Amino acid sequence: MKKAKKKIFHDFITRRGLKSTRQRDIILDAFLSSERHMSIEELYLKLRTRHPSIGYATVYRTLKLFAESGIANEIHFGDGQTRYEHVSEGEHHDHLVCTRCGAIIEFENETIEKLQAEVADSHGFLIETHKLELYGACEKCRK
Amino acid sequence: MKKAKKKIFHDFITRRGLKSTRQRDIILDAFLSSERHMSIEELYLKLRTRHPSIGYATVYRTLKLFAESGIANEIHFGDGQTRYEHVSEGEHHDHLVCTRCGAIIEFENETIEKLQAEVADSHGFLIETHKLELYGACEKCRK
DNA sequence: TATATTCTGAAAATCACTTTCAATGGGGGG
DNA sequence: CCCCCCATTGAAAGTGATTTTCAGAATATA
Repeated sequence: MKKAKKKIFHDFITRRGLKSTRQRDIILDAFLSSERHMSIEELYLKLRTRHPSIGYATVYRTLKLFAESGIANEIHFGDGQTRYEHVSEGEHHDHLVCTRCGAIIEFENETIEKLQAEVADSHGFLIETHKLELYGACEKCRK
Repeated sequence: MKKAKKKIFHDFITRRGLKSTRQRDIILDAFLSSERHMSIEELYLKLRTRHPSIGYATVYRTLKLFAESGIANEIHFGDGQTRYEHVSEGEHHDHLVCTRCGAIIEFENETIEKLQAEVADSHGFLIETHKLELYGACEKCRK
């Protein structure tokens, strides 16, 4: 599936008349082999050990491209840091965010989604995206 | 209920050994008599017409105090502006955010809340707060 | 009222990005 | 295979929102 995502990204690059570069490949590899919720800073630091010449701006620019191409999603957890998560075809999930240790747990719940759609309908509202985050203490941190 | 909130805030001020000042009173009045979702900028501009000497920093600092005292809530809608909304005792609501015109519609749904609690439980997670936002087109903007 | 803090406004600093710019590098046309 | 036109890059400057600093002003308490 890493391959599938690489293909999606390269197709996107081509379609847009952009260029395939060494930096983009390196950043894509680093992103695909990282945790699911990576802040830009974290990814940049991870990259820096092996590729110290890659600039901060390039990481920012490239992650934006990942999001546009559909292989990544931008997320904000209210801590002023933008994160990117991997997107898998047709899947949607929400997050439990531990305010103690920062752990992020993903979950899916169709009933909630259905109810959201009902609420929106009843207001004549057309949902494009949504964000559901539960903040609190994860199992480990409760003790 | 404005009075109730003023009291809550003053009690908070006292409890913390802080001081009651002219500026805080003015900002509190302006906040309480404003729309439910006010950005800091908006509140600052509103204040400036009558009280041009109140500084930006003071507005920021004071709104933070409102949030700490429990009479206001900080919210982020992903547009890089922090907003504050009024908090009413024991009430919780979520938002429909129109990505076209910026309108914000509030809603409550107990069933969703219940399902959220179930999801959290099943992960051993203890919810403190949550955020549910549905982004899309409001009734007016759909046409 | 004296006194010890806390507050305030203005300006400088920070933080997380974004843009600029000159140099470098892909990649289709010839 | 080489050109040449753009896209891309890294470093540095620029942004926009928010915070901090600092010296003077305002409160609360003794």
